[in-house]
Amino acid sequence: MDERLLGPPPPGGGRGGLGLVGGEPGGPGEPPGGGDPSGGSGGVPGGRGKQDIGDILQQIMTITDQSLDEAQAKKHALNCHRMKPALFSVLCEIKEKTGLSIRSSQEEEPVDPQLMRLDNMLLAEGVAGPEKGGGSAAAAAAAAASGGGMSPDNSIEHSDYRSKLAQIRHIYHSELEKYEQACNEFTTHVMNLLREQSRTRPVAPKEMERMVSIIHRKFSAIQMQLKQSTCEAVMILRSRFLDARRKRRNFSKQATEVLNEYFYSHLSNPYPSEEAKEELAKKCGITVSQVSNWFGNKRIRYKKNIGKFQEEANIYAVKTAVSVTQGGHSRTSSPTPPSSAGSGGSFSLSGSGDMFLGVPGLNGDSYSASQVESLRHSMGPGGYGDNLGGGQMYSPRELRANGGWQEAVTPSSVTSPTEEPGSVHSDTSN
DNA sequence: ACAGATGATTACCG
DNA sequence: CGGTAATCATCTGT
Repeated sequence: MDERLLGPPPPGGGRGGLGLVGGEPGGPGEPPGGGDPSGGSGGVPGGRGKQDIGDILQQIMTITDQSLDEAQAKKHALNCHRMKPALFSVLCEIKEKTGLSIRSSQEEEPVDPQLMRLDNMLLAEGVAGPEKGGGSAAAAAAAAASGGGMSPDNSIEHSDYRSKLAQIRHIYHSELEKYEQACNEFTTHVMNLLREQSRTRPVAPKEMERMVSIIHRKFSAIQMQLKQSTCEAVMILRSRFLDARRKRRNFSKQATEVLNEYFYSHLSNPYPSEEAKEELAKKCGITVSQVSNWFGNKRIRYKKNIGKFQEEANIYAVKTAVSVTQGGHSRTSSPTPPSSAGSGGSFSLSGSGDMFLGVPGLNGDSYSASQVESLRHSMGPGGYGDNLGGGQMYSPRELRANGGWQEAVTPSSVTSPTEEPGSVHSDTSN
């Protein structure tokens, strides 16, 4: 980067002077001219040639010093010449005229749209802009965007993200400052040179302006590169830290508890309404879409292997039962009882009719029948559960043999945990 | 290290 | 658009 920046100037300005002085000797690269008295038949110069070059160099050294002094003297003489002001003004006039065409051909920069994009993005990411405020605001926004979680895990993760972002910020700002400083230094250097030269040749103020703007444009091109790579770094950081899939965190125990409670207490229709989802999300400190994901996964996995979830089902059955009987109508687990649990559809499951037949002994569990009853959803006409014996604690009767939690059995009978235990309707009566 | 659990994503469907 | 099913990527317990 720096090389590109500093590349052009030296050849033009720095070396230019030397080039004029030492430039001629550059010719000697080709001795054939008149440089080599021994000339010879164009054979290899050999050792003697080298010596000549040494001599010439030595001469040049002395000549250089001399010519510099001479030039200085000549310059002084020129400046003091009585015709100088008049000639100078004429030159200035000519320059002014030719300068017009130069200026007119100079295009006006239209503010690069890409640069604007980069600037905006850096601002949005909190890399550019106000010192600390922007950074933390962006981090907070990122936190909110990535799930709105306020759990400690998230804050740890985001502090990590923030520190990395701050690192990028720091690098960006220090580089930017360096560039600005270099730009200023270079500009003043060039201005000084021009001012110096303006004593011997006409240098219009416009010309100087143009020079400055050229320099600034060169430097801003480099700044753009810096901005671009900073943007890239931020994007990489973001994708690494905020990509939920990469950095998946399990929900807190309490959160899964709440979700499971809802799921098993609405097993006949485990499709929480939008409001229910919102409430669950709030309770669990996760987003609504995370709640949706959870229920989607849960339904699928429950359906796939009911046996595996039997125990869990029983545990939550008891939990909700206890909360119902003890806490009365605390509504701990049913944010929106009527809409989701009360009516209609049942969770149906393909080929599940006999799945729970294989579920190993739940009979030994010490649940009270009444508790379970309060959680029990009404049985379909078939009444599998009864056939299996009273010991079956939490059989997935809601799931129909044909599959799916679908329209089933008894619309009105699906019990919500808030419902009174006794309120189970006798819908089993065909 | 490994297998299983789990949250997220994706394609597809009604 | 919300649901299902399959799959991915990571976490977690052993």
